[in-house]
Amino acid sequence: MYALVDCNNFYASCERLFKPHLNGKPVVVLSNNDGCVIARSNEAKALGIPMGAPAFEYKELFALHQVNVFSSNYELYGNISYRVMETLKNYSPEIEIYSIDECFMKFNGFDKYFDLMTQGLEMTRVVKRNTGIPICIGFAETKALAKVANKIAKKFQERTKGVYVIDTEEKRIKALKWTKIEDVWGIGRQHAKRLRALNIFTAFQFTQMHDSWVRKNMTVVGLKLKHDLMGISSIDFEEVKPKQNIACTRSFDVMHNKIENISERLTVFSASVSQKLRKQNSHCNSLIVFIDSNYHRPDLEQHRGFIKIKTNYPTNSTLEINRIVQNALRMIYKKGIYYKRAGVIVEDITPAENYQIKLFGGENPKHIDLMKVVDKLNKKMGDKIKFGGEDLNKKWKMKQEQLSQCYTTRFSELLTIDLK
DNA sequence: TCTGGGGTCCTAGGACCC
DNA sequence: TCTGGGGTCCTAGGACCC
Repeated sequence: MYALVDCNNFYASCERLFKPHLNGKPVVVLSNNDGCVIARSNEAKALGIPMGAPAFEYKELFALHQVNVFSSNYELYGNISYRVMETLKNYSPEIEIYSIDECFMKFNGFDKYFDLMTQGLEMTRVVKRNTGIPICIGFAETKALAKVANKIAKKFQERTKGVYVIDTEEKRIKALKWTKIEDVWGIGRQHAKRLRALNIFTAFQFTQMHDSWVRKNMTVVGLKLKHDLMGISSIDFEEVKPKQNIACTRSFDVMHNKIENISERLTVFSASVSQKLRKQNSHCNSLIVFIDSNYHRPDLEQHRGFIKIKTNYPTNSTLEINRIVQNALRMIYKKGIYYKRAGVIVEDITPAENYQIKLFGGENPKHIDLMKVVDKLNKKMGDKIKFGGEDLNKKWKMKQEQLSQCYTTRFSELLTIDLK
């Protein structure tokens, strides 16, 4: 049996942890630059605030209903996530961390000796006690069915107490008939649209389709999903691998048309992806640079600059990567355009151990030592070392007007209690 | 004024080989 | 009139996830 454990309204729940007076009140968390809503408490959902809602459009509604608005605090969420996962590891050694707020677990053979419902309730209780985070759990024979079970646990929380087990054929069919096709894990907007056009409206109907149609129109991914929903386990745990590409992309708070401003941003992005490469002990062999105009402003001239470049040798040096990025920028930059977004993505990632000696020279060995020192200092002092192209005056600081404290990761931001 | 960011996997079709 | 056949590798783009 598989379990799918999912934290309820994770970011919103994290924000509530150290502000218990927010329990029962609407809470939303915004994306970078306080752009749009990316997490909502149940109360916020009930007010009709949709996922992805632009914050500025909902300002009045927020004020009217006294919605508690937060900027995203990934340092806090990352640490709380770690605590939740560590707690869960006590219940099964086989765990696949699927995202910041979700994991799959294997409970092979458990059902012979334990009642999974009891086990699930115990897990929700202890996670809540240890971390303060509410979770829901779905158990079933396959990963896709565990996802369905989890959705039921969440939807009928009062009845299920946050745990639902699909362990009979009858329950499986009932669950699949209840699940709308667009809510199935792995079926996105495009596939849902095509399926509905063929009068397929539920997960159950999907499992009744011909394999050949599914294979042809939804690739092997769709076929595996279908079998998984039928109870034939076809989607296994994914092993933990180093990242195959690493990105740093941002929207700007305001539009920029000067190349110097964009160049500065890209230097920062280069430093970020290079640092992440070094952290997983990898090199990249190609990289992508893009700059986009503002597509929300059709009245302005649009331009999407994009280029992919192969490096001369595998590298993770910020200096080398930024050199390539800056050259790339000059190739794709078009004068007179107002840019709103840019990014650097490194690809063709290879392990640093497998470094291939190139015929015509490779990384400047001085870079390797220099980067080691930079990483060490930044780790010790908190990202204080900057590169020459970065703006040291920090005038680019992200818009984060409602940022909460890093309660669990910084001594300077610990919760203080007034005992008077 | 204002609209997120970071990933994975699969496939068709082009380029190339003998 | 008439112009082979069988492969591999790579990549852009499309689908999906949170």
